[in-house]
Amino acid sequence: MDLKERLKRLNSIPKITPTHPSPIEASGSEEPLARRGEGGGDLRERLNRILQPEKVYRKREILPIEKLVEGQVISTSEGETFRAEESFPSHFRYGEMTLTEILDIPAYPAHLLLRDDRLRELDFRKALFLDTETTGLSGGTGTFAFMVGLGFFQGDQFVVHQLFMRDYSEEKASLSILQEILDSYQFLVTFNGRHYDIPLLETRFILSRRSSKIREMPNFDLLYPSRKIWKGAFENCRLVTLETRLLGMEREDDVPSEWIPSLYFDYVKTGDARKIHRVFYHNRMDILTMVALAGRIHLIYHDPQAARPRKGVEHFSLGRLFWDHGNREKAITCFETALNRCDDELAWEVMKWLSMAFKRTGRNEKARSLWEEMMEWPHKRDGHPCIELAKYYEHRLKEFEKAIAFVDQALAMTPSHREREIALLLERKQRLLKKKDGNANR
DNA sequence: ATCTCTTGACTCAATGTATC
DNA sequence: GATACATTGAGTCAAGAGAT
Repeated sequence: MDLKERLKRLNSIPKITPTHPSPIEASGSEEPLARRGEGGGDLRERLNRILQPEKVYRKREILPIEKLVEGQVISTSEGETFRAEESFPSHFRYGEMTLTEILDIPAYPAHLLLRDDRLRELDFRKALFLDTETTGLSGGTGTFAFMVGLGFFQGDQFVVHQLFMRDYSEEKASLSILQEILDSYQFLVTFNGRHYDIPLLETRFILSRRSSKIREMPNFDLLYPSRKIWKGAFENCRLVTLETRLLGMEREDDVPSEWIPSLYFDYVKTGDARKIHRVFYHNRMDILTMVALAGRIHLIYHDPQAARPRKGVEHFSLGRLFWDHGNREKAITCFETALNRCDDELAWEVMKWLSMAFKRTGRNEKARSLWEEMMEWPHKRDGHPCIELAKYYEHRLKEFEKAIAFVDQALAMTPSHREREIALLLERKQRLLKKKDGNANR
């Protein structure tokens, strides 16, 4: 029997309107399979079930993205893509500051925080806040950025555009729009974008044979300054942690980021946007948090008192940052505040930094009194104050015997495995003994 | 899970500073 | 000016941390 003949015979079987539920309905059915005709042998019904694509059954239940998310389908020479749009007025408050307040904070040396001189002129009005949602973390050529969230100040509003690929085929159109937007901004603001979003997008641009300036743009990546300031203040420095613990914000209907790839795969398969629309919310929140965080970093660096850091560790980190940037007086103020607000564990480190800051700014008596205070601690952590006092007595007061006593104390508290430290202490002691003898012989 | 840079600890060399 | 010591910077390595 040839194929034509077989088709003819199949078509001659009278058509029966399917009485069984759709695959979706069936999945929730309590009815045993056998009674639903699974083993019944009705060929037409079985063929219907096999041949009809799932989407035909589901069609009436599909809610496209255009119906769930405010935005529009954009036509480009590369095809269509979807763009969600939302605007926030200047008085919109996110965290402690309004958007206008964030814009009004005087410029601070972002180039020092990121070690990129091009950020000297950073201006949030010329910056594009960028965050992508992707089909995975691996970042290889198989990973798509199916959503690119872009935030920018426009007039007295903050606008968020989200380029969304309704299908993989819409990537070219999305990238062409992205390329245009990138061309009209001078700076990029991201969170870990330097090692994630930017390389990923660059790969996508290359694969679609497009040139892009994304890699060359000065990037104010908030992760690094955040770590510098808040490392140790919270359990980690993830964006969501900073959002909750630092900015005091709570998300209402968020999706965990690890769900995002599978939500997108489901969306592409079914075309139903009911679950994926929460990813728009997730991405929008990430962008707004970046703005608030950028403002916070801006403020805390420009005016620590106004930013009111709550924890000692924040003041301590800030102090080290100021010290590194050569702002010694601000650093000392931060260390002093940190000392009043931290536990014993941190206080030891703060006292080390503060005493050294006193020493290097010529406030030797203040330094000495701190080292002496450290010597009174019941659980000394290291020989730092002993060694510093030994130097002080040797070079400032020329009291070699006292200096030797401090070296001995340092030796007593240095664990035996720290051989180099011990060797240095012994060398110091030898030198002091010589000096002492020289003095005695004079 | 994957990737890759930053950070901190450590060492060594160069430079700066104080003292005789 | 010579010397000794302190400080700073550069280089190396391993571990940690963030993105979906």
